[in-house]
Parts: sequence; structure tokens; C-alpha cells
Amino acid sequence: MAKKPVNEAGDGRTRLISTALRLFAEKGFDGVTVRDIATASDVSVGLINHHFGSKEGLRTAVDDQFIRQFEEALFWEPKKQEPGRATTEDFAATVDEWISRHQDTWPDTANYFRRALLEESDWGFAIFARFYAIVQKSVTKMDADGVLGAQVDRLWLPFLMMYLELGTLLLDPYIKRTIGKSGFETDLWRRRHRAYTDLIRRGVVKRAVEPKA
Amino acid sequence: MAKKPVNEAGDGRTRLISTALRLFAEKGFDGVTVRDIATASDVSVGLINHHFGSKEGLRTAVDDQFIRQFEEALFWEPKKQEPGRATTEDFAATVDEWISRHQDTWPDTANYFRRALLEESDWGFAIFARFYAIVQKSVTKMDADGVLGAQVDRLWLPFLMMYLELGTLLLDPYIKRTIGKSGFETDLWRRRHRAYTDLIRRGVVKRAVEPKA
DNA sequence: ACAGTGACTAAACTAATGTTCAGTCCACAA
DNA sequence: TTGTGGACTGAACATTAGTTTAGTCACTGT
Repeated sequence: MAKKPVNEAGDGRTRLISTALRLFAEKGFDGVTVRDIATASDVSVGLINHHFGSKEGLRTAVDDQFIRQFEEALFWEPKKQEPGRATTEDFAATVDEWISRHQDTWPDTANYFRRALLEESDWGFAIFARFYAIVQKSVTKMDADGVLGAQVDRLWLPFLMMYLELGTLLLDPYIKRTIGKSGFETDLWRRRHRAYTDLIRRGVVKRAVEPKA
Repeated sequence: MAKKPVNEAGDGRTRLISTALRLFAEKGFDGVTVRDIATASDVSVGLINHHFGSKEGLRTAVDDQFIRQFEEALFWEPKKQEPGRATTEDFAATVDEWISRHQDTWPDTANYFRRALLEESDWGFAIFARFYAIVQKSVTKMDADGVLGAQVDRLWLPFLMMYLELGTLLLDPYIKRTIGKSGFETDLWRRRHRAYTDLIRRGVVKRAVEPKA
């Protein structure tokens, strides 16, 4: 080999972070050894501690990069809305758009997120809280606009909506094994989107105000 | 201590399994050492290998017991139904009943299940598949009874229903941190049940056939 | 040219973790 | 009483995995 002129995928530090993200996503933090990561990144073990102090430090760096990647979607704010129109769709649409823009790295991202949520990391909660605030706000808005039925449980609705929104993220491996393809494949994902909004709207919106089919 | 007359909680083997279930649920398989388990079970390390051959063997034994516990709910079959009545409720009701009957061990059960899904174990998939079959059947039945709207996506509906059903199971730690109490607390769980069935029915059932509020 | 800085390596180190094994104790059958 | 078997112990063992460190190399500023 030549003189190791900063690998095609960046320097050691960069490669370590992106490789670790992928491996953590695949096998979980405890399921990967520092040697695995080093080998896959084509660097020596020592470099991990050189750059990040410890394996835990590497995890932090990975988390940071992950969150930075996600910020865009996370700090989304609802734009001006025409009253009477369900704003939940805007949120879903933003997420969809974000996903399609990151399609190449999406599988890793999804898996990493899945594990973070299930491992109950602090930043996993931060992301959850952020999601919750958005959905919650959207529900409040709908309520203020008078499109929510009287019987609707204002406490549970946001959570149920999050279940529907996060369900594919958390359970996609099982979707895949059940129907043979990922729920994130473009056509399926689009269908899911329609099914989801239809379920929400027709279940939640008062019949009198219900939009034309 | 006397002569170690089979601890109040059964013999070593029994205690190891139930303790391991709890610890695995709390910290994950990799997050617990055999010494942790042995100490908490008040036996020596060696006993684990004596009975189960390896830590992995212990996991298998724990899985077996867990599945056996779950069998009742898993092998539930819908009873005779009055047509026109949404059978999804029957399933949800069965699950609710099962949970209330196992209320004492429920937190561990929920956590263990959560982790199993995350780890994509084969039996985790088996349980998922079983759930899916039940919900799927229920949907087919509703369709045959003509209570499903024409626009409803027959492929996604079962999954969306599972999301709603499993959501609290998977995300309860976050619910707890968000509203201060577990979604499984009796009153909240009951409210969730109502919110869920209401969301499903009014979103899914044709308006013409919709049951009296 | 020279010292310094920082990325990077590879072997050595250390703590931990799963496993093995020789041996104890007790129940039960011959 | 003897002895056989299984539950159980705990120290020793082997391996693994994270960390430390001495040292190389290339580049930078003086």
C-alpha cells in the first residue's frame, strides 16, 4: 500500500465514528469489541483511546454525530397552517422527506435509533421528548381549531400517534420477516403514510368537519 | 443459617431462572455477569454451568419459561363472535385480562419482551408472528363482515394495529418519564384501551354500520 | 536544519468474565 | 451401613476486551 494518504473515507477518526455507528446499529454497543471497530476501520486499537479516551467516549462521539444528523428533522417547527387542516400530516411529511433525503444511510440510522430508544439512553429520551412536543403541539392546535371529536382522549392521542409514527422504526425487522420486504421501501412507506393519516383523521376528526375524502 | 433447606423461592435452579429473567429484563443479557446472577440467586457461580452448561444455556432456559408464561395469551383463539362487532376488541381485552392477572411480574415481563424484540431473537419473531396472525385474522373477519371501509389499506392495518397494541410495551419507559407514571397503571391502561378502540373503530368502520357511539 | 506536535501503531498490561473441576453434602436405595 | 447420584460450592483457569504506553512517521513553524 502507498503511504496511507487518508483513506478514501476520511481520516482514522472519521472512519472510526462512521464504522462504529454502523456496527453499533447492527450488533449493539456491547455486541461489538473495540478490536472489531478498529479492524473494520482499518486502524489500530490504540487509536480509539487516542481520539476518544475510551470506548464509551467513542459512543458519545457517535451519538453526537447521530444527533447532529437528526437535528434537522428534530428541530422542525410547524409552519403556518390553514385551520381545519390536520397538522399532523405536515410533521409526517417532514419526516418522510428527511428519510428520502438520507436514503443511503437510512438502514443504519433506523437501527441505531431503534437501539437507542430501547436502551433508554438519555439522548434517546431527549429525542422522544422532542417528538412528543411536536405531536402534542399539533394535537393542541387541532383541538383549538375545533377539529377534535369530544370523545377523544387528549392525553393518549399524542402517544398513540407516536406509536403509529415510530412503529415501523421499532418493528421493521419483523415487518421484513413477515411480508418479505422492509416497510421503508418507498412504495410501502408511502402506502403506510396514507393508511396512517387516514386512520388518524377519520378516527379523530369530527364527522361534521371531516375533509372531503 | 440452617442447612439451606431449599430457599423460600425454590431450589437453586428455579431461583436462577427467575432471577436471571429479572436481571436480563433490567440490564440486558450482556449487561449481567454470571456472578451477578449467582449472587442475587444466593448460589455459587458454578451452579449455572452445572445446570445449564453455559450462560447461553441459562438464557435458553429463561426464554423457555418466558414463552411458557406467555403461551396462554399467545395461543388465544377468537371465540364465536356476533358479526358486526369489531373482534379486535376481543383480542385487546384478552391481552388486558392477561396483564391484570400477571400484574405482580408484569414490569419484568414487559422489559424482557421489549429486549427480546430488540435483539430479534427467533422466538421474539415467533411471538410477533403469532400476534400478527391474530390481528390479521381479526381484520379479515371484519372485512368479511363488511365493516371495513373501502379505502382501508388491508396490508397496513394489521401492522398499525400492532403498533398501537405494542406501543406502550415498547415505549413505556418514555411514557413514564413524560407524564410521570407508567402507562400500565390500571386507570391509565384502561383509558388507553378506550382511546385505542375508539381510534380504530371510528377510523376503520364504515360510517353507515358504525355502532352506536 | 531542528524541535515540536499530533495522528497513528502494536505490543504489553490489567481487570472482568465465562468455564472447569475437584471435592462436600445430603437423600435415597440396596 | 454402604454407596451411588445429583445438587451445590469455590477456587483455579483461560480467554476476552478495554486500556496504557513506548515509539514511529509526517508535517509545521522557526
